[in-house]
Amino acid sequence: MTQNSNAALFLEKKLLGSLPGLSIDCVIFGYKNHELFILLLQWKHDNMWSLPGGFIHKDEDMDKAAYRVLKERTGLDSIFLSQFHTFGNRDRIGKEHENSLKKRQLLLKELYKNQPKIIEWLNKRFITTGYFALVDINQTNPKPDFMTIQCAWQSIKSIPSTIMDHREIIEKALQQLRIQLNYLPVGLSLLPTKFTMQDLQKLYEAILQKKLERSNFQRKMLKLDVLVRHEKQMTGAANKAPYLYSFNQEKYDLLLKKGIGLSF
Amino acid sequence: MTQNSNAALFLEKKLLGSLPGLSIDCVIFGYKNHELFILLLQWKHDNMWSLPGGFIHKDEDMDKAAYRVLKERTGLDSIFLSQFHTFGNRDRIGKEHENSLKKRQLLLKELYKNQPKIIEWLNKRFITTGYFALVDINQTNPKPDFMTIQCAWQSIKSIPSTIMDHREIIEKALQQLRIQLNYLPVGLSLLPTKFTMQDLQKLYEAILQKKLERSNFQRKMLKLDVLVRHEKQMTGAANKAPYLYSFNQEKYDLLLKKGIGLSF
DNA sequence: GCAAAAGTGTTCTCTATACACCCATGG
DNA sequence: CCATGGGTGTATAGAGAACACTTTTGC
Repeated sequence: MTQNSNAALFLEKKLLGSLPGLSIDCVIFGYKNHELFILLLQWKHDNMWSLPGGFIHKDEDMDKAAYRVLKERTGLDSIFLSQFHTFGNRDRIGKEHENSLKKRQLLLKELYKNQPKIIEWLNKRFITTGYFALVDINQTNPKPDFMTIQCAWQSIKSIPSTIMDHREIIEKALQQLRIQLNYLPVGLSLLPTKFTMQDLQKLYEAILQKKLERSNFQRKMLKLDVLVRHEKQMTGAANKAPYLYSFNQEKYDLLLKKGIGLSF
Repeated sequence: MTQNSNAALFLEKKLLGSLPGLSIDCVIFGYKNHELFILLLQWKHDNMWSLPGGFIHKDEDMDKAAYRVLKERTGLDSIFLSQFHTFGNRDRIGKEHENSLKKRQLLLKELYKNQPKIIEWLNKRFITTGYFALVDINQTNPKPDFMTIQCAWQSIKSIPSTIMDHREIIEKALQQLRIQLNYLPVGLSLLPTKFTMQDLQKLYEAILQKKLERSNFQRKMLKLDVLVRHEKQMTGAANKAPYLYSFNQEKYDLLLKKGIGLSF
């Protein structure tokens, strides 16, 4: 028995134990080199990209399912994850080139030629709920599955061709992230534990895709009273060394509860 | 053949043509006598209340389904309607008293005793997407269906016992409405075409459940530049007569597009 | 000393908020 | 004239944006 058919058997059991017609798609944001990235999977055969997604087990909370998908792909456990929209257009599957769609359907047919149940299950109309997550890119270990070639971080500035309406889902997630930026102290999830104020600013600039004023940014962040200042870091550069900061978890949680009112 | 079994036959056809395991629930807000109301249905037998809901036809966009549900219940056509959250907890059905749940299941069994397909279809786990709508209460004509006793406006200050997690859905809708208040010129949907500034303020106070400052409220609203001032209205009361206002549709649409940043 | 980036200070404008004041109306 | 609510004005505090000034660092 090949590895593929093993996997296919496993999948059949998994699918038939999941709610039909419903899926989860995760827009996982990461940050590196002053750029915002999204974790995408590339499919075999048609080379199109898709969001990491999954299905909801029959005895599983939907939110739990989203956490599980995230864990499966990134290896990360408890991080920021939030539902943002449910996509239920009749023709959401048709929002890509017919050509790619056919290729992917052929791939499925080939993989599951002995399991008509799977084919039937997968070919139904699906409604999907989008979640977005923020992760520290260095702590992740992305894994493709047996239907995909690779699992890679893609810059939001150059998102490759995606299947179905995944492009639309990504855009909506970005919108939401930008709105939430004024209510969430976002850095904690996306940055390493210690960082400079410039790091934090670059992160905000990457998300908002616009320049922010340095001194005002600093004041605003410090005023939130969630950052702890540490010793300076000698960079070797011919200029003043910046302080390092980290988040005070307690104060961060407090702030999350009452909600902040930043705006950029 | 009784009216009930006619209706049941009709329903069977409708249900089997809908996506299984998925529903729509509408939190329809109305406004009257300085109070915010929600349209609720009271079930036969157990007397519990539920949100007006429905299912998504197999060839229907999810948003369209929500509009259809709204139309079925209120008779209203095109009004403000917005998806706010999808509820997918495994035990969302169990969030009410077991007793009521059993009574409702008995009612279903009685209604559909010759249609096991319907019973099976309805007894599955459901994931529901919540929409909230804003309507002018005077323009509506609420209609119960054959499973419910009545369709009535209930004050948000005294919401009766609801089935499943509908209470939670209502709370979430209220939260969303309060947040959106700072981005949407809400009055257009909830007030008659002409109204006084006090009417508008009372509406905001009903939604936010707190008193607002009169003079500042007036200035803030006028500054939005979406209101048209009309002739004064003599009320017969022993005081200065207030101006009447209405919304300028064009300016309102413009404002919707760019989004406003009110805060209360 | 000089360039470059960090950190702090200053100014201006706009908004939110509280409250004062005058106006219209009917008894 | 007076009570009541409508409409406008004003004073204060704080946030945001733009920009100036000082400090630190390596060359």
